[in-house]
Amino acid sequence: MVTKQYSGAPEDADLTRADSLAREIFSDIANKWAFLIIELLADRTLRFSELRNEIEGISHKMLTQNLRMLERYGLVERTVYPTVPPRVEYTLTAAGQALHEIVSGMCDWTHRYLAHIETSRQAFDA
Amino acid sequence: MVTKQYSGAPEDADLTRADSLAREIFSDIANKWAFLIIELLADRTLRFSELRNEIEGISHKMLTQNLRMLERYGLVERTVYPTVPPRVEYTLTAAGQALHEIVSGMCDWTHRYLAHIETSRQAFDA
DNA sequence: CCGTATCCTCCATGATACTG
DNA sequence: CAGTATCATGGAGGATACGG
Repeated sequence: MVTKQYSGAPEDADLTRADSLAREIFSDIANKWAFLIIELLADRTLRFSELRNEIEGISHKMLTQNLRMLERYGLVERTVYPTVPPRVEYTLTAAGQALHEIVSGMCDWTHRYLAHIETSRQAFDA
Repeated sequence: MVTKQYSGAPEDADLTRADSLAREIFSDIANKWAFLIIELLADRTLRFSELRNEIEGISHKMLTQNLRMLERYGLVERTVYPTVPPRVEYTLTAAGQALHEIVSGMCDWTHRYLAHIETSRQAFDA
């Protein structure tokens, strides 16, 4: 799917655009921070600072950047409460929840194959 | 799962290590090239140069690097045929095939929400 | 054909500071 | 508290060359 190359045939225009878009989406979302954010927001709505605290090792900048990207793609909804200090909450949209099914599957996969992977790595490194 | 922080309690040792490992695996594999490679190898065994040709935009170096990583994790099996010139084939292991189920689900997701995403992006950019 | 090593570039990312 | 902008840099990744 995502690897289709441009053929030049006019009737391919839509398919090619769709594939190019799919590839772009794929490239943006198949990223650890995005996955971690989605995994956390699946449980409950979280504030910016809560996300920041829960995701070990993420910088302010990366969190903002990924949240914007997810919001732009319509996977996350951002709500600003005009209080002082401001309160900003992030929650998953329906599309985001659907993606969470995938992410969740990947978490399961990771745990299921943890032992296999560890064994394999030790063998490889030897 | 992958976001658990170290609590310091001794009885958490294994869980903490498992989570740290899970997080590491997650970070390595949630990467566009790895996903694309797995998607392609799901169909059939491929040679290095075939992968190189099928994955638009990947460099020799990135392909090698990702194949090594996947091999190290036991997701891909590498077979060298000692001919001249050498022939090297890559195929998915059982663990790799299991992961492909996830990747495949993500491809489906992408196509299902393509329109939603495009609409959302246009709205956001305006 | 495939793999590794080297060099070099540049961009992603972190750190910092300022605003509302 | 949350967002944006700026600056500096390390390291990811590309290009290239050589070896098996």
